[in-house]
Amino acid sequence: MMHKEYILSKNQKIIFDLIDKSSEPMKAYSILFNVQKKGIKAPLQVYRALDKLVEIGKIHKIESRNAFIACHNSSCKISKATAFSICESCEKVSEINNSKLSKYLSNFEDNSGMKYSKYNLEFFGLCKKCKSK
Amino acid sequence: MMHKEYILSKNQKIIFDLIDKSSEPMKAYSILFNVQKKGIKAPLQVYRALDKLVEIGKIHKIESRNAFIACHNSSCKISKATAFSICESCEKVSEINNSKLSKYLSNFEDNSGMKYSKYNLEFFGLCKKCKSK
DNA sequence: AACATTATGTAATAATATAACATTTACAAG
DNA sequence: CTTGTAAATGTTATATTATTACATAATGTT
Repeated sequence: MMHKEYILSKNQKIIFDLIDKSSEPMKAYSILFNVQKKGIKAPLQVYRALDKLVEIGKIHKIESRNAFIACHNSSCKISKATAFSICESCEKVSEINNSKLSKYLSNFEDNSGMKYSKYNLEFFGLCKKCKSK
Repeated sequence: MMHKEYILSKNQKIIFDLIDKSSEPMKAYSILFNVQKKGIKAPLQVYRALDKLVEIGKIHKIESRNAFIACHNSSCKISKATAFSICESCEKVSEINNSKLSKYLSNFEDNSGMKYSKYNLEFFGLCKKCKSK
């Protein structure tokens, strides 16, 4: 095993568990509301935990939605290559786990002279359910 | 010519011109500050113009930065397929205009049953200048 | 002229995120 | 085991980003 399991602190664990159980992306202040009974009272406590969880790849931020989802992709311990599908009707978000895509993007080079170390891709459309309505 | 040129309204033009002249992505409140002498006094006036300009593809929003840049890609009259490179050191942002990449992503399909009509991709790394520092 | 659509003006407020500072906990090095 | 250091926490205040609600004006169409 290459990565030793990072041990979450108290707040990190509370917040990760909440996001992990959620069926949809969670927003920071909705998280805050949900963990107030557990003693997390201030936005900053939430944001600090979120920052750390993103950093270690346990969660991802959906940039276009300012929301967070748990990572269920065992191969992305570090979140340097992320891709998501987003339904513009029901707002369902899923992480895309496609090795061809991630290979293609991780190896992408253009003539700008930049070295890319990270990417984030968001696809938008209609999910199966919403399409058939 | 497929698209008739959309005629910008007064506020839209003021705000587009400002973004278009800027060498870096501009944030909404920085735009607001810069156009106050031209009579645009309220955030909402800025956001409305930004929304419209995004919708018609004259500008793009850099989601990870909450900032806006003018589109210099003649082939993306409508902003349904966008890709950017972002330097994490100097924050320089460029639109990537690579037909292979856009073809690859526009044709991307997975087994989720979703039909993707739009995507946004952000690459992160170090630009030429910052790399050599 | 009448109607619909788009754009504008203005005030208030909601939602998202960070700064600054004090304290506590975890844990490795001597 | 105690000293030093990094990471995490607690708390208050504030900064930044974005929208709601409502009134008016400009533009385009029939």
